[in-house]
Amino acid sequence: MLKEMPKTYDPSTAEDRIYQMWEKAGYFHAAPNPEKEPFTIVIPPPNITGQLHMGHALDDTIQDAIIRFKRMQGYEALWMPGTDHASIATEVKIVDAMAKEGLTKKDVGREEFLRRAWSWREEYGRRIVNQLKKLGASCDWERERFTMDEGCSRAVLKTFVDLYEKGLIYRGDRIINWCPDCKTALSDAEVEYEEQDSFLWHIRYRAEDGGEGLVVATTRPETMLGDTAVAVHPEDERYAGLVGKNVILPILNKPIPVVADEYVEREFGTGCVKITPAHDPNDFEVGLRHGLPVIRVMADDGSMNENAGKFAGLSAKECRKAVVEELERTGALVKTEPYKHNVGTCYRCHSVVEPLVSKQWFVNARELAKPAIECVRDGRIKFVPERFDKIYFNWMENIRDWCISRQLWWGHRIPAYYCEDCGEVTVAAEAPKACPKCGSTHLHQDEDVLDTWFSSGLWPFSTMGWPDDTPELKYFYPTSVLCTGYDIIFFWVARMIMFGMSQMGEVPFHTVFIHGIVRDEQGRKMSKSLGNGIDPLKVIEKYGADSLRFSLTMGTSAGNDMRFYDSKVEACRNFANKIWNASRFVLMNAESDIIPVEQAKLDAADRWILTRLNDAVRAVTDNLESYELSLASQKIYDFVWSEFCDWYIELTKTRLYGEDAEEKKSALSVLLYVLDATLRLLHPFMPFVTEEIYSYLPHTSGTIMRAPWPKEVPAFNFPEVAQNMDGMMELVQSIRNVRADLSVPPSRRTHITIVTDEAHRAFYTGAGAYFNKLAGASGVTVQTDKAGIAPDAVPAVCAAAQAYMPLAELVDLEKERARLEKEKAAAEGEIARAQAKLQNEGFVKKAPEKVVEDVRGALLKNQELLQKINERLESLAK
RNA sequence: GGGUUUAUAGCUCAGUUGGUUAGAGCGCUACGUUGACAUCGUAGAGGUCGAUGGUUCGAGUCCAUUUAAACCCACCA
Repeated sequence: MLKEMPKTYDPSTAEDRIYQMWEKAGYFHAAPNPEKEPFTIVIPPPNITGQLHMGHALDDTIQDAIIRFKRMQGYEALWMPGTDHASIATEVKIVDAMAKEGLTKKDVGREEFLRRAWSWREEYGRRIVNQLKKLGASCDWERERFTMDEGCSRAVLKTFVDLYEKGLIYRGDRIINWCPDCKTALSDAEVEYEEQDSFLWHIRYRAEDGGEGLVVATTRPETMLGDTAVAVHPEDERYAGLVGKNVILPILNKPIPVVADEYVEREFGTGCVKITPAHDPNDFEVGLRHGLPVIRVMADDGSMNENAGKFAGLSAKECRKAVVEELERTGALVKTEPYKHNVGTCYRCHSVVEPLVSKQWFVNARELAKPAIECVRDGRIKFVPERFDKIYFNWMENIRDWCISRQLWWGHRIPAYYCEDCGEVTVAAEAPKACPKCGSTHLHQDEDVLDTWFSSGLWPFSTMGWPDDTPELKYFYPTSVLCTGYDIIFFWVARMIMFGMSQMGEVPFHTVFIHGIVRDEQGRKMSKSLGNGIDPLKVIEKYGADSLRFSLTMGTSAGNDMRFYDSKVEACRNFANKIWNASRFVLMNAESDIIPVEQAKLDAADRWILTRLNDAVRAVTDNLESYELSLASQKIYDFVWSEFCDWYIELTKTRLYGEDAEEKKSALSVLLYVLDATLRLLHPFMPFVTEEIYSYLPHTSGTIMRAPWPKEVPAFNFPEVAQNMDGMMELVQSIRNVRADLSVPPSRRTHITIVTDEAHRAFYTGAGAYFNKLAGASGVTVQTDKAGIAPDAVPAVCAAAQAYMPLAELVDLEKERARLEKEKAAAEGEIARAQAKLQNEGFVKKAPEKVVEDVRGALLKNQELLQKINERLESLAK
């Protein structure tokens, strides 16, 4: 006697229990194994700043489905987990938390700050791991890593030193993006642009000789205090006379030169551009070309510095106001017009960033980009969907040097040491004891830390033990697929490829699977400020992790955004319930001893479902191999619901409830066989419920996680039987349709006479019981002519056969005629369509034979159907 | 300025290489407690696949133009 399954599946009690079982048994663990092919995924390490959100749920569901699939296929499948220290994001959080205690970074100092950061990491790092477990993520937790752990830190140091020694990392004064709020430099990728309403101020700069001079247009009048020139286009005749002369910078009353530079657009504004090399990237370039001085007028906190003269100490905003007022008073302000323009904002705190010149560390990205472009170009790395390679190329080919130093404390401290005596800079993995140049022992380390993406860029190999030469690195690297959202292609994917190529000389992964972002019901991005975020854990609590996972994979297309709907999760929950109950049905009947499917006496229905199962196995496998998770999940859903449950289970009932023990055993054996295979197909998507059901199956042992992936069985392909079954189902549906039209109550059963040709006679004779079960028949007679059928018997027609039922007294003549006319019109339409095609010479000549044959078949079928309908219409007319 | 995506049933979306009558979920209508499931079953209504033109024997699918929306990159001050 088997264990009895509860009537409904309760994910809330089962999931944690199952997950613990998996973890305890070590099923997630992977290790170098020469007997097997490796398959590797490294997780995009979640930030330790917060908690699991829908984006993670999607990302990690996809990865888990893939890794479970590959594991079952027999690969040594490693899903490498870990978390990201998220330098700036975490630091912002900790600073906020300290602010609530009334403390600042300065108050506590570096050491205490880092102590707090590490305890933050302990707490939130653990939290996010637990949340991943709730989702069912089959990560190899024994290998969990952290971007700031000892090994990853060594990888960072080595990479930094290597690149420095190759001249690919350098320190210099460059225009960078400065966040006055986070008080740190940012890379270009970390700046988000948003359109803002502002003004274009037109300001007159008089000529030094007292002439009219020229008028410049600017959106940032406060930066004029740092102007060191005005530029015009070299071929602009309007200002040709001024080039080489000086104009007077208002307010400061300082002469600055007019230079000619092609960067200026003659059509824009007045055709004159004020040049502020210290506070604008383009101006900086112009300044370099013309040897202009660089005057910074803004301090690191965004306030004006001593170079701003009387405006020193004001914030940029206050300064702007004051400058405009003064320009107005002195008559230098010519006009003010409303203007929309893009301003850069910090991707973490969304304050407006200030471009300014600062001494920072940079990576020569252009050089690193070359091999990184090449390996995508030649197909060593493939993007799925393919179109994302365009975005990648576009960015990589126009890449600018990457500012990697951050004026933060939480992160990898830059391994550069400065000699206080001779100024020598030493870059080394370990702090030098003395200056290699002058021997001084007065050295201090650079105060800054590295961009968080520097360490995550090393993730695919730092987690495998690099820079050590470990067995893991040899076996699992390059990894197989990297899965992430399109929003971090630049931040992360691009950097991993650059570092992989430069440090390993090898791609970090072969495939990049890109997905979209999860939006709310109205299609809005989920965000804290909108308060429209949906907590995956709440969804899991309500519907179970399987339902959430399935809802995130079904009905989506790779690379595109999706909306999150509660009702969709509910539908998936219903699906989990469906397969639960189907299993319950099978097991309720599994009392007798079970025979292997090879020994079963297969009837038509068995052969049909086995054929369909083969189709499903093939389709699902193909789809998963090519990362078409949506198609795979849809296929399983349809197979389970529409084929296995709606038809096959119903078809087995007559045998299960019948007297023939052999029939019963056979049906049960096929039921169990198909159920088992189906559960395995479903497992990557719904790991928990499949495991739970699997534990009830009589002929299985161990975990479904490690069960082999189903294979097609050639011996179970029965195409002719499947075709007959399809015809039978069509006829059953036609009968149900007629009965529904005539409002025949289900309790009213009728004798059905089936008329078919000689070829199908045996099949329908054998299928009689199906009509009793599925079509309200009380008995079935099969014949090849219409002998003995009452002239007013009601027919249900389909192409292969017709069924006649003595229900004449129920027929509403008008309704029946209308129904038949409609069917007639449909059949005629099909006939016309098919005939038109067959009369088209081009079609018959050029189309593949199979297509032409199919059309001929359809024509014949519809002609027969039409004939039957016409006969019936005629008999109605009498 | 450059690029990408989306437009298919009332709503949300699938539709892999062009090939019979374009699918699903939700919603809607009618019926139904048939010994797995009402988290269910049966039957049904509902679409000229954004528009125009083209390629082809054949186009939701390929090409061109176009309309609308979303996004990314660039940043002409």
